[in-house]
Amino acid sequence: MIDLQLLRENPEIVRASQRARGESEDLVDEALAADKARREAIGVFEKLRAEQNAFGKTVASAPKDQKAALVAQVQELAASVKVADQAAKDADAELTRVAGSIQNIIIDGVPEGGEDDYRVLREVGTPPEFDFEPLDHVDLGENLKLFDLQRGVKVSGARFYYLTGMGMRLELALMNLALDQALAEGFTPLITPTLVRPEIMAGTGFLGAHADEIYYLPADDLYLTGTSEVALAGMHADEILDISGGPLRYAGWSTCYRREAGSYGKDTKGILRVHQFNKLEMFVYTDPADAEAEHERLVGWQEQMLAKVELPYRVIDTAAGDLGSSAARKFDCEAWVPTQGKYRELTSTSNCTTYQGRRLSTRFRDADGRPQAIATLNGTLATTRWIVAILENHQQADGSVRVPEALRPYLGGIDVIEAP
RNA sequence: GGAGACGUCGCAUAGUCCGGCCUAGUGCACCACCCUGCUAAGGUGGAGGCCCCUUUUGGGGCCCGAGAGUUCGAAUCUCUCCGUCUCCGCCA
Repeated sequence: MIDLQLLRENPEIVRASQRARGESEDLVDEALAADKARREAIGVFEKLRAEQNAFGKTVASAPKDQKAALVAQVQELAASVKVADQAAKDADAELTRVAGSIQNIIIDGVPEGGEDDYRVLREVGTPPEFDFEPLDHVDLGENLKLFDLQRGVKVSGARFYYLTGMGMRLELALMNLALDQALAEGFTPLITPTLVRPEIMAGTGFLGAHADEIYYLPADDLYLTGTSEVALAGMHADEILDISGGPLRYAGWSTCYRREAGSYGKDTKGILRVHQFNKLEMFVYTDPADAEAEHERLVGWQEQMLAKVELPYRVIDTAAGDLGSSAARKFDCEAWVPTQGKYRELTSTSNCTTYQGRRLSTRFRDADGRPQAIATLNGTLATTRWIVAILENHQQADGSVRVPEALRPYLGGIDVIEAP
């Protein structure tokens, strides 16, 4: 939910944001009208209610024999209160619907446009040059018995897989490397629920345009989360947090489930795009004034991880049209994938400013002690997908894969992955 | 899965049977001030959240788990949902 005060006072800022995203500007005028209508409806209701309350006291203190007459007199008032109450509720629901469909206000400097209009902030490292024909991650993984794709399909269908042997250990090693880094930075580690209630899923902004991306269990009215961000954001719903001692930083580990609807034919091979994977996610609650600085810190931690696994990558500032509805700005770190000859997303970090805080009613007390919507940010620290880039970039002529030094302690000191 | 109990202003509780002096009382904790020669006791006052009107001051509405209903009027009665607890059963 955007800030309604901003909408009233500076609607042109909201319009500009919608325009940059390629979203409807008319929504802004609809929201303004709905806001006005709501306030008028509330005024009418409250005036009537005040009358009724006053009358109620008269009835209560009146002599018994006069009560019947008084009651008869106020019937009509009671009826109009009821009507006004309903009108106010309807107007409020309409405002929530319209204003709720306006996406977060983008931050100045975010490139306008769609998926291909990102800005490259920096490229780090050099793509490897091979004096042999490099294999793709599917061949490498199957040769080295790191995953079993056929049986994944047999048991669960397309885009499912077994991680086997060193593949399974590589994933745990990545997660633990990431976790140890997060712990060193003071994050609180968490394992989060992966099934959540509808209001939590809606509060995080995932039930909008991309609702068909989400697994839903009708028998229990629960959603399977595509990222621990959902449970981490919902964790403090309806709370006023004490961040006087600094931001609350969580590192949440969970399995993630995504339907990948509409991606038929895209990345069908291997484990690049799958229905189920693991992820260690950073999630921060902070003062909105500190959100942009925190966002830079999150990218910094992601880049540290990429450096530890020795991958060449670039950082992009995602264009407005490619942002989720909650994000005001998003940086992606994309690692080089040799056999594709391009960079592919390994991490993503979003600054959601106060958008989720307002939707989920998560607040903090400002310097004056008044509750204000808190800012939230999230960012990937490690996922299953990293295995793809690690295998391809560190493969050797004999078909083995060199293990980056930082990962070796998590793999019992092994420095090369070879066929078992 | 079966049976039952419960959900009140930070915490703990009263109020719910018999709807209206409940604009929810009390204790503890909290804040300010007073008194007090002192990490104590006592006194006075204050204090939450959401929203509407208002330049300030201030005025008003809503919040007793959530929602709906009955009623002139609901913390109190009815229904649905959510949650917690106890006992029984079943199960890794």
